[in-house]
Amino acid sequence: MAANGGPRGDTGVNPPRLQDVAVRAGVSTATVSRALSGKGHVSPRARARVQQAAQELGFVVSYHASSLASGRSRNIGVVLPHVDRWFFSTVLEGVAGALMEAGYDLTLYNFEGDRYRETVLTDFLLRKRLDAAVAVSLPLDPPETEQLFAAGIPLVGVGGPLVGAPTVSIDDLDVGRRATQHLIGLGHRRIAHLGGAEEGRRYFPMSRDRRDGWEQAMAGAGLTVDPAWSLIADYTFTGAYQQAKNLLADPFHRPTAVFASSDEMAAGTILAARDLGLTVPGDLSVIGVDAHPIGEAFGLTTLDQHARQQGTRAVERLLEHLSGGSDEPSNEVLPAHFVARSSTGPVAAPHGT
Amino acid sequence: MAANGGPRGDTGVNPPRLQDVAVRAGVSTATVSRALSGKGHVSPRARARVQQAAQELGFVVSYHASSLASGRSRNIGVVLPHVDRWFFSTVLEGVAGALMEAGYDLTLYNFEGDRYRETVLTDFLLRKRLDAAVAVSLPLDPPETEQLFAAGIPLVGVGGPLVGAPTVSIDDLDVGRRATQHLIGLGHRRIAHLGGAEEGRRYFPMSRDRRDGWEQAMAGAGLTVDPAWSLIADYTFTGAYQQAKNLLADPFHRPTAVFASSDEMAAGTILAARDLGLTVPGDLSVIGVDAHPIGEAFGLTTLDQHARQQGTRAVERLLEHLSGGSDEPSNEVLPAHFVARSSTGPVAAPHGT
DNA sequence: CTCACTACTGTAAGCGCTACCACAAAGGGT
DNA sequence: ACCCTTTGTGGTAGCGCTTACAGTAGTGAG
Repeated sequence: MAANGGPRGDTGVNPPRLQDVAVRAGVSTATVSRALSGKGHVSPRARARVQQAAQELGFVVSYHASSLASGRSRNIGVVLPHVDRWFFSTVLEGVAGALMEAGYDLTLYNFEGDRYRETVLTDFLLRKRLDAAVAVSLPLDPPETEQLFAAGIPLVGVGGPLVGAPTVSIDDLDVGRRATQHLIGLGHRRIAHLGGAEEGRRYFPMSRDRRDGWEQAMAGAGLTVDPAWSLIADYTFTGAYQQAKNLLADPFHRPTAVFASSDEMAAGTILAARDLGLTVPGDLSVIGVDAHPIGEAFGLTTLDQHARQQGTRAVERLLEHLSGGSDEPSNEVLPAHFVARSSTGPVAAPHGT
Repeated sequence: MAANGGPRGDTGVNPPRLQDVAVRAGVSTATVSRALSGKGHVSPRARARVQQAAQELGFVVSYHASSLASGRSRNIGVVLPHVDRWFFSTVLEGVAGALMEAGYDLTLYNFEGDRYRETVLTDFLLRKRLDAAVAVSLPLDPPETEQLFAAGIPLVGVGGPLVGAPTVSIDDLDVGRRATQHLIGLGHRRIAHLGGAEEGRRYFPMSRDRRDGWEQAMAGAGLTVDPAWSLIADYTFTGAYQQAKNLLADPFHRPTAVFASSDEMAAGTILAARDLGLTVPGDLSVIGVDAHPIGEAFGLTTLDQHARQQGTRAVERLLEHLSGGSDEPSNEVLPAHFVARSSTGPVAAPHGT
């Protein structure tokens, strides 16, 4: 006998089963199932009676039984390296909202950097309980990719490349270019960059691209890039603050503008500049990427990457796929919009070197 | 016949079932189940053979079948009003980590303010698929509480009161008092407060308590509270920035110190003060609550509420409960620690009024 | 009036496990 | 030698659904 055979302790009342509804409505369980799920033919009359009976009993289908019998679980996994960072939590909001609208549950898998990477990949792949998954900024080794395909779980990536799977992202290279070109257009020649770590941390592929965009734009304008001005601050406010404090310390050899790969870093840079007595944009122009809410108070010029929308769009594509749509693993590129505020301005009269 | 009867499309290979393992190991399915789950008596020899067979086949138990048969799902729900705000995402990190360690899955329910409140409460209560749930800052109506109990899902609350359920939180009243007393101890008499909205938004019960703590500390020191100095900024940086801009505009009638109920608001206040040409802590002392990473760069004095730990602790209590521990619905109060930095200092020579 | 179809409904066979039961074998007292 | 407990194992009845399949009307065409 199964575990549920006995009376349940907490309330002493077993939840109604589909069978109970069938009896009450005077139809078979098959008809109840069809009436409630909307699949197959059911007469309006039977449907109404079933619905009323279900209502009266407070019946809700058993998730597990339904999943076991049908093979579908209306449950989608979301894999991300962090939840306490702006980009990820914002994408997650988008994903969660879209999934809720569609009536799907969301199972969260947080890598915490790489701490649970192995566990997540193993557990989440093997326990066959997901209809599909959204992977946010998740670069995969070839063997990992292999596993993923073997598991046969439809997957869509957000915010980074994902071999063989459809993805939703912005054009990070272009973003880097445009941000830098904006500064160049204002007359800046001495432009530094603040980005994330290049290596070791495998979950920030966009780092490389935005930095490359900066380099390309600089090169395209015939400007040289000082390697000492290519800094790493790991996308954090405080990290950027410290880096910027160093970068801007020497009044005779400092950049006139900074392109930060995230708004948090951009804001940290502005704070550091002010602490050093510099004015923004008078002495230093700063541009970020994100449209992070903190940017407003800082008057930060930025490129809005519509993080939330990236999340909702990823879900839309996943659902299209699940309902039999085409599964061409195309990379959908969302536009990033320039948001002009007050942290960038024309370069001041040349000062130092 | 059930849906899975036919061959599966994607890989053309059906995943191995427990039955397959049993055949390969030369034992019964019952023994396989016992060997793999660790429950019941199994000889070392049989266990080894089963494990090897499972390994070779790449067998993993079907989550749904196991849950249906056992009534347990190793799946815990987390309900919160936002995921893109520091407190919530940090608690979520803690919860997710603890759950992962314990081998539980985590299903996320995001209210998005109150947008999905109804849906979540309904769906999540009725579809019997959770072993338990963690509710973060979730005040419940009496009927909602009723529902929750009727569903019989063990529940623990974080960061706010939850009638009839065990909770984990800090003492917000005390936090408000201590923060204010710190300022009073430095000689401040004119102290403003920045908090969240009192009404309408039902998910910030801590707002009221911290504000009350401020009022109590003021009263305790024989100081009066100017209602105009009790501001609402909804826990956001930019909201606080705007409020503080107004608050601090009049040089002859402004507070010498601000207690903000969150670090983000405290940081926004500091930025506003600087924009107005005030120095911190020279002209204005600011203290927050949270130990938000952004506070470091601002030199923000704060009370660390160990948000992440609140999450892990909640999970610990839940798991204790699930493994038959006592279920006294006690409120566990975690300590908040004072973090001295540079945003608070002795009051300057009296100025205005 | 028959045939071909379609709309509807019930029967029942699983989905892949878990855990109860029965039973065998192996100690451990007395 | 006896009974009683403990350990190890297999058989098997469900857990609560979904969905082929078959069967019964109803309906318009020929």
